[in-house]
Amino acid sequence: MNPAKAVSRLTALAELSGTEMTALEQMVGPPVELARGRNLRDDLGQEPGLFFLHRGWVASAVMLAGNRQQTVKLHLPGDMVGAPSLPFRAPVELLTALTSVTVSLISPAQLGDLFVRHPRLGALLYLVAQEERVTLMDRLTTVGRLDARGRLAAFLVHIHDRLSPIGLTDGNMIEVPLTQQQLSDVLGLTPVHINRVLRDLEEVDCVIARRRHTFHLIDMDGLREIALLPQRTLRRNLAWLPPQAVEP
Amino acid sequence: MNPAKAVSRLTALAELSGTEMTALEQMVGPPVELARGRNLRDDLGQEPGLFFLHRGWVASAVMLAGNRQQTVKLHLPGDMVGAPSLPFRAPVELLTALTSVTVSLISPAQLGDLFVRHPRLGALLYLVAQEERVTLMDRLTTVGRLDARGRLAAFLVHIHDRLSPIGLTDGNMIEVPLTQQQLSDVLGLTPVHINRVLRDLEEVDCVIARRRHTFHLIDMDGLREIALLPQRTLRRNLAWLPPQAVEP
DNA sequence: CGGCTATTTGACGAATCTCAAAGGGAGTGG
DNA sequence: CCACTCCCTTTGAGATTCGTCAAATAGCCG
Repeated sequence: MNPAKAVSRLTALAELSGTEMTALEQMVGPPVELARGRNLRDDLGQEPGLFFLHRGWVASAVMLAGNRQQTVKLHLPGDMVGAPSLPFRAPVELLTALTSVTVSLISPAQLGDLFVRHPRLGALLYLVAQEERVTLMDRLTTVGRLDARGRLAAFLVHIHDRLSPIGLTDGNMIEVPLTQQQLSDVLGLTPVHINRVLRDLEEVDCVIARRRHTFHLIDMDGLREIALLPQRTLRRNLAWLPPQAVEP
Repeated sequence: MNPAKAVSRLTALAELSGTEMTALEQMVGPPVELARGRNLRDDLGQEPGLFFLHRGWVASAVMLAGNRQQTVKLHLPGDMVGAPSLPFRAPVELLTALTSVTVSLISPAQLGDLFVRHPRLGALLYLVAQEERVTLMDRLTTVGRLDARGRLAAFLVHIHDRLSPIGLTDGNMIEVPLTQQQLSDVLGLTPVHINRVLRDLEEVDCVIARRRHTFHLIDMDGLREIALLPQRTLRRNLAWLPPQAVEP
């Protein structure tokens, strides 16, 4: 649990003071290990269900009637997980550990307290929520407007761009611990079709190579071209952010 | 601009004090009228671009290379518009007035100030952002997993459920000021296919009737069944929210 | 009344799904 | 250490939905 990594989503947006770092670290509960396949809410408290993901991957899926589902977000280390359900009576997402994971519970009371004691961190959390919206907007765009090849390319580029800042890439090699079944659930396709298109990207377009769950993004520019989606750049230290709170 | 409507997204989550209402009203600039088809950022300031929509519909679209685009959100009166772009260097969405609209600019400085002076409103804005995430998650799910008939049904139910609390429904009649071209852009389909499926919903399933841009949702239960998506219910006055700030 | 845009319909083609089955890898238990 | 089993991956063939191209009709605005 590298603390530098633990707040990476916030430090990517602004420099944090030591006081702020401490406040964030005190907000999360003790780390808990969960095995692959577990449902986070089953094991860590049904109720409000806000989590911090230290290690591993977590899938967030929306359920439809008739045993159908769509994975709407892949959570990586450093993410706050479960926030979308906060304003609702019933959880809106099924949270599944895709690997063995380490998570902490965040009590909503502590979250409320953070908005009072550290308005600047509150504003940063608000901005992270906007980032998440944009991720979903981009995903909706690829699923709505691109064919399977484009969606797959956009997915690989996106995951690479998220793994990179938290030190989980090895050059252009990334490890994606998803089965093709799970991948199809992310991209709104069938496993069979995922398989065919993966082969095309590898053998026809020659932009990737893969061995098991390791993907080598050979031609990143080619992938971005297939994906059609622009790269998003954050703006750090926005001028209008509240000043850092002075602890009494 | 009925102030009760102007803060409806927040009052739907918690009771607001008079002080809080005032703070919100002071945050928004003077109302401006824009004609249908206008780009909000062209006319109201390129830079940070946060808006409050008093009247009319605004589409938020993500652009892809090659003149393709996907509408990711339809904004209705009472919505804050443009927030997803806040943390980014360049705006991520194209904001287009679908009808004649009345909008106000919100200066980011005022937003930052709100987090300091009214932590409770800051937390509520955070929750509204989570609601928006869920809307996108649901949209992604329908586009990824439902056929055109299901997507259209889910869309009509969703719009009805949003128009209803702001008093823009007439029984089960709703007015949707979108051309079929624009509708196809929302649902990730082609205008031609939208047209055929609309006819099916009307003449085969008999769950809707329509005349121009007015839709009569004859069989709401039938529509919800076709849509496969559960109805989401907000939880009001969450216990962990910060207390109301006392103004000096 | 005319010009423009939106809607509607038809025919055809392409992308993706469904159903089915064979081949691999990894973990498990003997 | 081996064999078994289970799941995942891969491949094939046919069905279906949806897209593309094209053109006719209808409605709105000046």
